[in-house]
Amino acid sequence: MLDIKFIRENSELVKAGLASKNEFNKVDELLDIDKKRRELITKTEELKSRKNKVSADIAKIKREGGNVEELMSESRKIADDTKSLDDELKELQNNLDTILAWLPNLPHQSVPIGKSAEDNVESRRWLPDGFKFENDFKPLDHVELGKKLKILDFERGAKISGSGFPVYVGKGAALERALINFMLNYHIENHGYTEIMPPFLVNRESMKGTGQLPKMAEDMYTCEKDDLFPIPTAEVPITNLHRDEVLSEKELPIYYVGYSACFRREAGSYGKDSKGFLRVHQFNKVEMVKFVKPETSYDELEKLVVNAEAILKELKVPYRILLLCTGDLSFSAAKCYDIETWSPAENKWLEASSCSNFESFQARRANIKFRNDDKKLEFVHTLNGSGLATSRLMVSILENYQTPEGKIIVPKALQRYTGFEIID
RNA sequence: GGAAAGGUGGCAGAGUGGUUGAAUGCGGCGGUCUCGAAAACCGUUGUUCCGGAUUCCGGAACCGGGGGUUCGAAUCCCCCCCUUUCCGCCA
Repeated sequence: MLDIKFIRENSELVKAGLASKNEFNKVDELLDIDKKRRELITKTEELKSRKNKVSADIAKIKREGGNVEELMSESRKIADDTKSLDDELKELQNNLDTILAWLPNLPHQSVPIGKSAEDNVESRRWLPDGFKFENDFKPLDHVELGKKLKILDFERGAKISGSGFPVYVGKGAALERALINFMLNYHIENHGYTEIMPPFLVNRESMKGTGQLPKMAEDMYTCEKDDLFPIPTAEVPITNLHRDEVLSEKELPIYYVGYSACFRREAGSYGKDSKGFLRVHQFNKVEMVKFVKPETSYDELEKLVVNAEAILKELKVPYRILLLCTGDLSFSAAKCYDIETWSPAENKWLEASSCSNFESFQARRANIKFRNDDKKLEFVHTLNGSGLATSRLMVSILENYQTPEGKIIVPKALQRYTGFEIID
């Protein structure tokens, strides 16, 4: 959520920011409502102030045994007048809140202006020693490998749940489990994160807190009877851990890492890149979440990306880092880096991580504050990044580590977790 | 699913219609004492919004949420939500 005061005082800046995010501009309507709202507040509060005085007088005069009839009827009249104004005010407030809830975050100045993913800027790439984009043999894709080695079963997944619900079998399951454990341990041991194992269902407030609701309602699964939502990312429960809390300055920054299954409806995206793991309704992800002081959040973002990269370097998976342009930035993010890993069979880069700074956008929605040096309450900045999502990463691992015979060498970093070195 | 209890300030915990934004304790902050610290003592200490002023002043609202009664509600009534405990069921 953006601060209404900030919008009021920087309306041109806000308009420009929203436009760069391809966002329909409701700023003028918002400011108009805000103006009416404030006028009405002034009006009703004057009435209420008078009423409070009258009530106090009534109490006093009554104690002294005087007549209060006249005052009581005045108070009654004020109460009547206030009622309709209060209703009007409530409606304005609701309209204001609704617009604010739908308004995305503004891009940071350092974010390149652009319309779509094509305008994203590659900031760096890393390739393992001896890596070549051209293979000496024709690589099998991950679906073919999964089938041949009997480690992935997309067909039976479709039978028991629907398309986009992969089943991991045997060494495939073990590899998946190894990958999750490796990533968690790596962040805990080397990057100072505290592990969180969160609930996979959250309530409506949590979904609003991180910005999934109201805008992305179509993208998520729902449990209507209980008004709960299967999480699309562990970002939701972990960030909401501190919803409605005042954190002490001493405990910042807070670093959490957690594994969760992630559930996404992916409504409307059928047909495009939907083969195998490329687009699924359920996948596994290790997520890093940070709560930090505002002045440090952009340094923390860079560190977050480095933390995610470290995993890929350990796994020796080729990747590149993109700085997303304004038009490709998600609803809540002020700045975001995507990490893409290389798929030799698809012959393209696949998004395996997204690392974002939300500044105070989520903190304002979720009401997460800390007391600053001046003893004043201030919203924290929140960040999160995948560290990483296993599904797309698994594509890159399987395809990059395949032998000409169609076997898979287990990456060295994972071998102590799998207990085997080869899948054949 | 059944039954009971309860939701009050950073925390603990009083408060059943009229200076109660709320006793008391803890914590926090400032001070006295001290070489320093602890202890002790004194003082201070909520949030949000509106209006005006560059440390502030005035006003409004807030005791789980929403309605209602009343001149006046933390306090009375109704609805909802949540938590805890017990029973049942169950991995």
